[in-house]
Amino acid sequence: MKVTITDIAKDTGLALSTISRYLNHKKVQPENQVLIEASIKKLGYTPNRIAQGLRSKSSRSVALLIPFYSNYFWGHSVSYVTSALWEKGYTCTVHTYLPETDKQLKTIQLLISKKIGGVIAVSGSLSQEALNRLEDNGVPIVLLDQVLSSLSVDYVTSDNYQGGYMAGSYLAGKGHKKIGFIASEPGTYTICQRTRGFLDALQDHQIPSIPQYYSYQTSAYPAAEAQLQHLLSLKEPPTALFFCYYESCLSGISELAKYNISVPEKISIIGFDDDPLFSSLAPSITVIAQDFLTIGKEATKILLSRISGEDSSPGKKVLVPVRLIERESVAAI
Amino acid sequence: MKVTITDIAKDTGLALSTISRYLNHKKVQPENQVLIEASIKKLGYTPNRIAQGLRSKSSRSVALLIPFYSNYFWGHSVSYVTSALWEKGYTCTVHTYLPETDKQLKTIQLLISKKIGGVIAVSGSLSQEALNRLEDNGVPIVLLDQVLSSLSVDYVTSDNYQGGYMAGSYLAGKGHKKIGFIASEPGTYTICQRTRGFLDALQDHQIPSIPQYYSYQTSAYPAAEAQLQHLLSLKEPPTALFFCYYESCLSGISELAKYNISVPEKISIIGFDDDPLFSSLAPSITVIAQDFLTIGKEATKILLSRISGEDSSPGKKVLVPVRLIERESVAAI
DNA sequence: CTGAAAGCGCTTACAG
DNA sequence: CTGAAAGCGCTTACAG
Repeated sequence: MKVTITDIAKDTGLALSTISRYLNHKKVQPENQVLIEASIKKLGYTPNRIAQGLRSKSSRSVALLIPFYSNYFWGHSVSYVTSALWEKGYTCTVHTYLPETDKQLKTIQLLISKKIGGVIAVSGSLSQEALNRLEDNGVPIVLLDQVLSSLSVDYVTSDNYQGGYMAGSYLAGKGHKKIGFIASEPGTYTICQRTRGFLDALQDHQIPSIPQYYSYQTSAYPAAEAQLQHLLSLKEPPTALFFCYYESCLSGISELAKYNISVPEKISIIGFDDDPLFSSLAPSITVIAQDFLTIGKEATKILLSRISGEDSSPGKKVLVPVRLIERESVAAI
Repeated sequence: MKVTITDIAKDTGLALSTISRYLNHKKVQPENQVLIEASIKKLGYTPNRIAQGLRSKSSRSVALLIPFYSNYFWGHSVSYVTSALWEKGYTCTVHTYLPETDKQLKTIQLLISKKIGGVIAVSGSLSQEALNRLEDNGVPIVLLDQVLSSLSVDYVTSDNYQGGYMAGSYLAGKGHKKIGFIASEPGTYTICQRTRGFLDALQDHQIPSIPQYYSYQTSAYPAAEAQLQHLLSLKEPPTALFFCYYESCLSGISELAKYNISVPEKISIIGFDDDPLFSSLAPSITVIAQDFLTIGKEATKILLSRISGEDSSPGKKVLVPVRLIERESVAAI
């Protein structure tokens, strides 16, 4: 049933090593090549990658690690990475991880057992210990999204600062002076960058900073609604709002709809991260969009150059530009 | 650097086979077990799954195949399947496929090369040839979503008939008599089932069938909008609408918003498949929701029983119940 | 360019 | 329960 390289050798009368050489695209006499190709077709031979991997000690497989709670945007990066690597003969497994270090280590351990060639991870709550385990085993790592200071691995992340700056500039350019800002998770790298960019933009546009307009909270989802209600209840409520992460924008939209506050007549809004539905809503939502495809592309490129060993420079950091998608949710004042 | 089973054997003074037996959870003298465990910890040994796979001829890996254009709902099934299989020591790769048969075959070929243990596929436009190739190589297959008549593989799919019936009954129960229906892709198994269920429900509720209210089209996205406009322009437009697939519901919502047709006052709507945003919209959207998690769970269970060989019965078909999520988009008349 | 031989890290009969 | 030996399907120096 199973036809192996040995069968091809017997069938052609050539040595095992000659067949192997042909399979690995090394020089073979033209007449032998013809012989081998005919035999492969005749017998229906398929190389056994498991055996190849064992012998050559390269599994041609990489793993993608995504935090469990992660939003589905990363799907775009995942899709790109998976198919790009597949094209190169690599197999790509996707794993969601939980915050618990011991569970992460279990996953990492299995990956090492399977002789994984490299890892691309959405950093999120990936523990230092898990990353170290990977490093200790010589597995190249590319981290996406959050930048964790202490490691010397490669990073690919959106230019979050630029995104915040664009949002601020855009609203200012539309004549808004009273601009609210809704963030959370203050410790996070991405949120910090967006905040910094946003505030810098306002400053560059000579818009006075009004502390009440900027709300950060530590807790999760419901928070954004509370923040929004607070902002709207001010004596002089803002005329425009920057939702600096996806979930806040989502709850913001529904909150505004619930209270029948018309956008953009009553208040203008701009979000961070795009949703397929945002363009279908009335009004459609203006956002800063991350380029997840390019993130995936850059990450793949770096990882492959690390796996092949052609790049052994210290960890690098690639910033991928974001872009403003102008729709209907911001009015000029 | 790399520590192997041989190192453990040397370190403990036991035979290779004894270590192997321990690793495979077979009986070993208690004192040897202690010895082995200590040595494994001391040397930091990790089994090489590649070598195990080669020797034991089971790779403990399965592949998930998803059509490229597929909506992201399947992500829920994918997540479940991936982590459930991972728990069992299986590695799970996800692959999106294009409609072209030759490309599908290339993917399948690599999977076979990697000695894949089984496949779970969202059937979509998976070609007969690709499926045959898998079958010829003895790879167990579980198909999701569309039922393709000719194969004797396992199926796990939502009870689409029930879903259509529930939608029809619900609208009828709310007093609607003039009920529109928006479908497309008439050849599709799922759409056919939903349509049948829906029409049966109307009949069971003595609601006369008005042909103009039922629109099927062959083309894609823009079609739903055209269909909707047609329905609304009728002299006696329907008072309720069933969008029988996700994309039609999406474009329906935005179309209705665009023309300022208030839901549910002017017209009631119910969709098929739920979107996270549907509960945030004003009004929130009532839908028939598929249970993608259970679909993943069933598929995993069947596949594992096929791989282990404990189930060799002919292909079975599992219907997973759907459920109605009642929200605000349907008014009582 | 080609062939004979060794070996990747395991598992699996086969004796004991 | 344990050990010695063969072998999974390949690749890789080593001679020629």
